[in-house]
Amino acid sequence: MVNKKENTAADVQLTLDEKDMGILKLLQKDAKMTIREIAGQLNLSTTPVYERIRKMEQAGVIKQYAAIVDPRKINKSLTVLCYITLKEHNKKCGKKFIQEILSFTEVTECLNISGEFDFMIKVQVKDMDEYREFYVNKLGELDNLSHTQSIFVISVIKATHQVVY
Amino acid sequence: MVNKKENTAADVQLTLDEKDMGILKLLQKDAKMTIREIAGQLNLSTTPVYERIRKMEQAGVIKQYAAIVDPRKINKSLTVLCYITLKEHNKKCGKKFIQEILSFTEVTECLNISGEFDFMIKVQVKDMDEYREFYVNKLGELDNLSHTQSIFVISVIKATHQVVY
DNA sequence: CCTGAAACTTAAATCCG
DNA sequence: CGGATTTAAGTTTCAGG
Repeated sequence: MVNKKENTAADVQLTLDEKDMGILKLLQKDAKMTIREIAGQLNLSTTPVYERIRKMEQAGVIKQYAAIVDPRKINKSLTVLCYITLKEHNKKCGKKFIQEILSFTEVTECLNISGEFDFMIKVQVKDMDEYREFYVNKLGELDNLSHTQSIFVISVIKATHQVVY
Repeated sequence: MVNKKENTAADVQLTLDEKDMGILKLLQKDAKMTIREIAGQLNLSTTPVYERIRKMEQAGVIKQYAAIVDPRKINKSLTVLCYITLKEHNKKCGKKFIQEILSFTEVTECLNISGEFDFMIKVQVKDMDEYREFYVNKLGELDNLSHTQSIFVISVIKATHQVVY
């Protein structure tokens, strides 16, 4: 018995073993590591490492390779968490809200959450002036906001992309 | 007149121009882009691109190159935002809390925030069982927690590391 | 599924104009 | 900064177990 629907590569749920996890662990910290270096650390030859990485890239386990930029070094030192509740909760309104949020470059994160609010967005800006600008002219222009609350980040204690251990 | 204190490279606040920003913009999306490709897109030769990247790496503008792993593909599909208030707000207690938080691999983010709570931590786990395990046996073991609130992420609408545009 | 080596390809790094 | 060169190195493949 086989599924009728073809799985696209990114849909396949891979079974990852210890070796795969080891590779991910290393690449998470430093994507510039060479296959040889990885192989060395895991006591493998290059072939399996090469093939496993390719497999995980194609399966979407590794979503991308990214240069991580320090916001403070590029004049985006203020982080604000903005909590949002929508007026209407039908699908249409939600979709429009999401569409707009995706287009706002200041928003680095948007989560649909449980509790008092519908969404939490993380906003990365230069300073309070820029946040006000965003809050009034971008967020404020959306027409189905019910209420919002802004929480300001005083300091970042920890921030990592590592999810594999 | 010169500063007496030597600046370490990572302390220097670089002035980034449009070309630097262009490079960052590309590397943010794809760290595997070659210097040639970047040079091509920005209508530059390889030399300035090479030197600018090196400069930004040394200045800490580019903090790291990372493989971004999809949490859902490695059985870490549940994201929880946990808000925490401490009993005592003196430096000592805060430091101990921070130290512990940094050691918890489930915590991918910890922000010191304004408002009702002192901290927000983002917890990445497999399922509710694993969250309970974390909540009871790790977070619960900390001795200066006053109160907490867990907000569950229903869906991730947007998640990006891009801060340069 | 791995090892090991070989072949290929391509990028990084340098130098001169 | 452009352009070309050189050298070095990483990736990828393949036979073999």
